[in-house]
Amino acid sequence: LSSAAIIQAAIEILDAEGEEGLTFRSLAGRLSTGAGAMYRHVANKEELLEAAAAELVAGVGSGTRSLKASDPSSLTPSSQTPSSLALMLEVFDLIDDHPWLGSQLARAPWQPAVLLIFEAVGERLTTAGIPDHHRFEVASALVHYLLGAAGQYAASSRIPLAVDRSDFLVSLAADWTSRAGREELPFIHAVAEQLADHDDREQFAAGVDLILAGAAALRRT
Amino acid sequence: LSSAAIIQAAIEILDAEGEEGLTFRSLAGRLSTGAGAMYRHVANKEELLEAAAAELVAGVGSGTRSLKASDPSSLTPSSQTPSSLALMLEVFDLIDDHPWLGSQLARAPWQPAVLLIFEAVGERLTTAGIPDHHRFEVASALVHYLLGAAGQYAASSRIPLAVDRSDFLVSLAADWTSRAGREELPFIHAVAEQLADHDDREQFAAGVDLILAGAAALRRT
DNA sequence: ACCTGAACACCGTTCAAGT
DNA sequence: ACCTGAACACCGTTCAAGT
Repeated sequence: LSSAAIIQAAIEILDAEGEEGLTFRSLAGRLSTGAGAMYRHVANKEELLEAAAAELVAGVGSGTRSLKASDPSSLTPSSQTPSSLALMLEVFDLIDDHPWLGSQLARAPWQPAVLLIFEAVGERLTTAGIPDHHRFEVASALVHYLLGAAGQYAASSRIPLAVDRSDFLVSLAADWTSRAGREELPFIHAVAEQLADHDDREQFAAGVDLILAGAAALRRT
Repeated sequence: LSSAAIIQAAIEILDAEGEEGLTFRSLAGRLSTGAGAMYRHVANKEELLEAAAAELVAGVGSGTRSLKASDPSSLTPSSQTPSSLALMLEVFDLIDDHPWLGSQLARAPWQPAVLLIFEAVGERLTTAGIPDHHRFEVASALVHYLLGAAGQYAASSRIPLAVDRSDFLVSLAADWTSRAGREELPFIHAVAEQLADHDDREQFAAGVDLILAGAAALRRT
């Protein structure tokens, strides 16, 4: 029984059963030990979750993580450091694989996992030629955007798998329609179709592009 | 005892004691009733929190809410609808006044409060001349950014008031320094000073400007 | 019909008792 | 020194019993 073994078991439970599946009792069961035994190695549940998140995030941006085949950035050889966009997508995919990570990152700003992401993003900006005095603000914007999107997508993934995702969104849109007429929620009505059709990952990438385009505009001033 | 009275009492407890102060027992105490009485009027705690959030967000963007004196957008007469930036700052200030709102908004993407914000942001973009086919993507980016920043600032506000905020950040930065040398976290070291000095609200506004500048760049293509 | 509050099925965390 | 697991102090939620 060690700190590393506990964190590993926690990640397995979180991946298999989600956030609510992880309790000190379920953890004790998996490790065939007593419920209180873990407190010798981790201070409390918050620290355990932070450590689990940091464990997953540790490899990000170092080129050791394999990229999805669909990733447009896979043109970048893995021996090179990825661009800011590729890095952001790497974290996005990580959250897609481990939805609980999205909630966890959004929960506490100063946890190690968030700092690691902030560092990795900031370094890409240095390479990308963003001037020194704007790097902090651009990195903050990118990380805040990432955490916001992550929290939303993580929550969306809690939609029961039985219901079709686009069905869900369409019926949600229909719900709004009945709750409020077109006069009350004109914008949502106008984009309801896009809401049902859109691809989360593409939309995420589009948002990153927006921020990077804004940063490029900054550079010209 | 009514649904509205319960939501009102919940907001008061949340404002006074924070998220962990709100329990069905504390709520029952304030309303001088039994712990189970509320279940006639609200389905469960999740719904109660969503309703409390929606209640606060309801007035946003309608010009009924007073702007902070320090708000640069206060040049806009309150009889006019505020710009996208002014609207975003309005929500930011709301979260600043009710930190629990930040966590709550970040928690569930399809809750009424988030939809209201999405609608309000989207409408401002229509006025701002963002072309139809980009409005959805820009609104999503702005809302995701807002929710990410909101979650972070809300969590930051949980830092005990006894410790000075900039002291906290400096000591945090010092902590990183000792945990990892300059070679390991070069970017964080480079911006540590800005981290301690920066104003949350200004940084938030800068991020919004970045996204809007990106949107303006989009418009030109 | 609505409220009451004890009871149920959980939590995270602690700590005497064991090895 | 480390593990065990009952016990403690909570939760959200339910439901028989009251009015």
